[in-house]
Amino acid sequence: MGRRKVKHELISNESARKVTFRKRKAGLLKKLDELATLCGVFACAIIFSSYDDQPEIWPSPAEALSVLEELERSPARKPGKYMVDQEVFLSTNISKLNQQLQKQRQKNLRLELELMMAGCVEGMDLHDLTYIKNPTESIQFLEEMIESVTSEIEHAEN
Amino acid sequence: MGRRKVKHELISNESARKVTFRKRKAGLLKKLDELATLCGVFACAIIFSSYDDQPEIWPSPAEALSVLEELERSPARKPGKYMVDQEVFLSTNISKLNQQLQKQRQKNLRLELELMMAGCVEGMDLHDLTYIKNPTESIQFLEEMIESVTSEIEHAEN
DNA sequence: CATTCTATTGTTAGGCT
DNA sequence: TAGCCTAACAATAGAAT
Repeated sequence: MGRRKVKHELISNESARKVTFRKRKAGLLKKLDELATLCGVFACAIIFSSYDDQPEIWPSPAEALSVLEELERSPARKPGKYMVDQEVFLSTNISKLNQQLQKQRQKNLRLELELMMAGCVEGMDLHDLTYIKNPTESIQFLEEMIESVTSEIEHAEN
Repeated sequence: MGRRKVKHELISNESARKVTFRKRKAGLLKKLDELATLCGVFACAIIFSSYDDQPEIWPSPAEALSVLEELERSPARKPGKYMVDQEVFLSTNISKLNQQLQKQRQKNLRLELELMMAGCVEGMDLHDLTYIKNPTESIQFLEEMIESVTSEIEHAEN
């Protein structure tokens, strides 16, 4: 939409690219807000760009964390269908590996986000406080989170 | 857009809400893809809903991880303004998180490689190799893996 | 460089199959 | 229930300021 259709490729003109980024980022976050509200789902988005000095995190980092916590509570995978030819053995193990990998990736995502959040707190200035409505409550939350993660880490022997 | 304007609130009709979710989720991911491509930025989104049995992670979980890794490499933050005690506490835990993250990444790489090898037998294409960022490290893991992959798989219960 | 404007294309709500 | 259709509304590319 716009005066002309654009190709699905990097915009070569830098200033035009920057303008497009600002416009579309705003549009995207609006869409995400609408999706979450209209459909009652948890969602988060992280956009890292050289245009913003700080990564764009929607909603707040704390709420983004909630999304990943929800991820951990996500239902177990359905049992995979097993193939019936000579590749049964291999396929079964591929399936197991895939499940493992999925779990590992989710763990990693969570760790990365938690790490980032901790970093935000460490270097937070007044501007960053706009993320947080109740600072005291938020710090408590962070402390609890770090505790739980630490114990979780200690028990993670797989 | 649509035949009627909708209020910015949870859609009460469940079936309508589900339909809207599917449509808007698709639209959102398309927008995110466009933003990333047109503007050359790293971005990821995670949508957790009861409609999908698995959370929606865009782009792939592996690529989503890259976004968060980029986050870690983002410019240093301003000095913290919180009490020293709190800073020390947080820093200590940040360090722990970092260490754990490294372990997680190694586990992930190993799993990716195992999955790739198993997949090669079935016919995985070269595109999947983009998962692997460090060839030297990967070869080491591959050599180790060749010896231990079978038992590893048998003991993979997590 | 950032905003505003607006012609155009893009998205989608409700209807229909 | 899941897809398709398309009227209607929304996002936005490029121009103007």
